[in-house]
Amino acid sequence: MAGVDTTLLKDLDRRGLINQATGDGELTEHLAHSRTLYCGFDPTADSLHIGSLVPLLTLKRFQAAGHRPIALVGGATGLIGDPSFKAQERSLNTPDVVAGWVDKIRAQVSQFIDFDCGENSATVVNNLDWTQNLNVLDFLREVGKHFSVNNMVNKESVKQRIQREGEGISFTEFSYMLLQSMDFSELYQRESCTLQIGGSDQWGNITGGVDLTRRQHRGKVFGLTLPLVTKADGTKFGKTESGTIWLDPKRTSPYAFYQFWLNTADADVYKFLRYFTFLGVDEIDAIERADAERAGKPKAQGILAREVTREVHGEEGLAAAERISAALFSGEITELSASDLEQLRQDGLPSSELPADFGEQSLIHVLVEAGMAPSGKPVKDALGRKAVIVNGQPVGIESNGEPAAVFAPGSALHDRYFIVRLGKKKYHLFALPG
RNA sequence: GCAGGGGUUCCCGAGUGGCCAAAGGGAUCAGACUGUAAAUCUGACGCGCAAGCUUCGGUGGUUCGAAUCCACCCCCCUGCACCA
Repeated sequence: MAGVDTTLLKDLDRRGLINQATGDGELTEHLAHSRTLYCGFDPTADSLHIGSLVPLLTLKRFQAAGHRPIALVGGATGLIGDPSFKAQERSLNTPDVVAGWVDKIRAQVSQFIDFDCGENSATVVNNLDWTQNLNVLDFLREVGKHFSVNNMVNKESVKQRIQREGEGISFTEFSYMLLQSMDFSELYQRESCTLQIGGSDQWGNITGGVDLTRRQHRGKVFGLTLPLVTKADGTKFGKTESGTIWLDPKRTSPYAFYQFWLNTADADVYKFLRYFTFLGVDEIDAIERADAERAGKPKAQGILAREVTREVHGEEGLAAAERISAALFSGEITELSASDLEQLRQDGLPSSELPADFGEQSLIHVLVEAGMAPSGKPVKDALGRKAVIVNGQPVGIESNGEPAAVFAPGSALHDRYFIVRLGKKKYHLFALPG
């Protein structure tokens, strides 16, 4: 048997990655041998977002320590909807839509774990495989009988739905826990899986599975939850003005992804290094000390952005993100060559061609159409404050009616390009038509 | 089905005939300050460059004038009843 790293739990603990665990400390002993563990990912969209990164990377940490990870894609549970800590009932997605998402999520999850490393090679499973032909009566007799409604009603995860005025919970969502519990019991049988990990919101579902496995098979299995990622300022982690940060590069470009991490607040960055990177805890502590001693800009954000971007988008994605960032934020953009600009475009810098009739539109309209702002108001505000910069030149509100002058061929970079900056961080590359 | 309570601009949440594009808070955006931070201050925050236009679950009324009043309808919640 491959060697097992017995310091894994201790390392996870030092990283702050352990929220709760079942079994009164017996887990450490259990993990002295190579075990099989799983974590579920429900398809609620065609991509996971960075909220799923902590469990995903934790699976990887377990694999690196010599355990066998199973990534479960919730083809069945995704059809139901997890009510845990959700404020309101959610609408159901159609089976074919969910099935499409399952395929995407399966591929995405697969890039994080190793499927070819001997005995502890990873596996991906879909819980639809053991639920789609399940008979209702069998389900109620074999699974449902082991659950106490009294007990379920008291779960913290559904309490607000049951107690809160103005909200309720359908039987469908209420049953979610039974399905997930069944997964654990099933994987225990099929794969000798003895540990489930998940976000802290999954505690109720996980203990449900631990109990069911014991009742159905007299099996001793464990659960471990990871902390919810929070930010020091109290705002929600993983959102920016342009929305959720996704793992799919088609939804969030490697450049935008890199920028997201680079903008991490000082108060959060060391914690995030422990959560999201494979750097050792001692190494991270050293970075923190060095940043504290040096006045001015800390290095931690740059390290975090590099590490996580590489993890998710690979060396190429990271290189692209760094190229764009360097060009926009530290270089002189007017000095970029035509091929540099073309490269930035390919690397994911938002770009578009000016419409043929742009001369007849207002500047505000052109920028909004290009997606730089949701409406004209922010652009107008920015113009009024000289916060719109075209090829390094500030443009004011008085130029709004003269886009032809702003985008004059004579002032284009390499006869064709304009880099427009809106505010401090929003960039867009325009090309003259033709 | 019956009774009661609700549906307001991204979220929470005021507003109960004109002073309402609609308080306040949150989130977000921009500016100053900075480190592409934080904190703080300033401005914006339905749409429109603007004049102006369109909103307060839906439809139709009353009125000089409605988010606010009336009617009907849709949806949500709570309880009761029905299913037995």
